[in-house]
Amino acid sequence: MEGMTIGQVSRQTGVGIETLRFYERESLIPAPPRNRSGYRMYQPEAVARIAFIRHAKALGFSLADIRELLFLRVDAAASCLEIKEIALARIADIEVRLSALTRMREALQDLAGTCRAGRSAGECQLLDSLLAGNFVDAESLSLDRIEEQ
Amino acid sequence: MEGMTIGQVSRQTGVGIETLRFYERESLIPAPPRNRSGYRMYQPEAVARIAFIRHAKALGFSLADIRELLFLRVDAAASCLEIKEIALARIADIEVRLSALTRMREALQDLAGTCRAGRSAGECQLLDSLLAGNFVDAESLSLDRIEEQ
DNA sequence: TATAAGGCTGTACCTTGGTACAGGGTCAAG
DNA sequence: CTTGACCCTGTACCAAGGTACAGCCTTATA
Repeated sequence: MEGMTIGQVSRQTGVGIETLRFYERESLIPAPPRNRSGYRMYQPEAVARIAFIRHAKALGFSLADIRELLFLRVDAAASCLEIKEIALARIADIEVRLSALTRMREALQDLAGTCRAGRSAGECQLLDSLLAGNFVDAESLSLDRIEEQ
Repeated sequence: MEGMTIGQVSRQTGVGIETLRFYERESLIPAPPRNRSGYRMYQPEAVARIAFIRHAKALGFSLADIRELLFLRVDAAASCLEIKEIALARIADIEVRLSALTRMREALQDLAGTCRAGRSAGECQLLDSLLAGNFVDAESLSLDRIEEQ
């Protein structure tokens, strides 16, 4: 039986051996055929599928999203539109995170500006602001709040 | 012995009871005195400290960062400058995340634009792009890459 | 033929920031 | 005196995405 061993696939794709077995357990890649010793023998399609996973991960898709995309691909009834919807949902998600991070950066920049050389930590305005919480707009947009929804 | 019970502190700060005990285990708040039944009796400083933690968390500080800030605050030798450095490191971190997310959004928007109504999932350009990985600039800036550094 | 490199399964462990009990003791009201 | 609301400790568990062994088998190379 021909094909690549798990080590060869790992080197070719840059995905660790343990991770490949993990993806198989998680149904992200189908169980490959085995040779007579029980070794996994991967076909070229498996390598393409692993590339797909790597690329989707790089775009911020979760493994659950990726599993969904892979099943849609095989499902002849699924349409391009359903896939676009998943992508648009991810874009919306990214935009929420972008605005939260932007607010956080602004609040932090303001606070960092209040630090004065020569002052002790006990006199630090930044720490005082954290106690007082006078940066409420940043807090109302924190990632935690968003993730709770 | 006077002070507030853990339930009163929880209601006043909006931080759950289990979370307060968790913060105590993690050395984010000092162990409060106990009454003769072993109940935690919190003093007003504890409430202020919990507010500090809540505000710092809202700005994206990890609990480890917060612990560091709290220790610096007590340490008379610590300077405002050291605190500013922690804040600047967090700002730099946020900026890296912002640019990675921006690239991801752009790559996803491009891909979503290739989806055409009426096509089946098998013909979807977005999925094909994920297989081919022809959006390399997004990948080279993925969050995973950054977190590995 | 010895030995290293690589493969197998199964299970446990890691991070972060909590959350959920179980099985008890305590306190205030009726 | 009982009931319900609190509080205590200790332990286990959750998501996500892996990582690390232990203990064993197979394959390639010198």
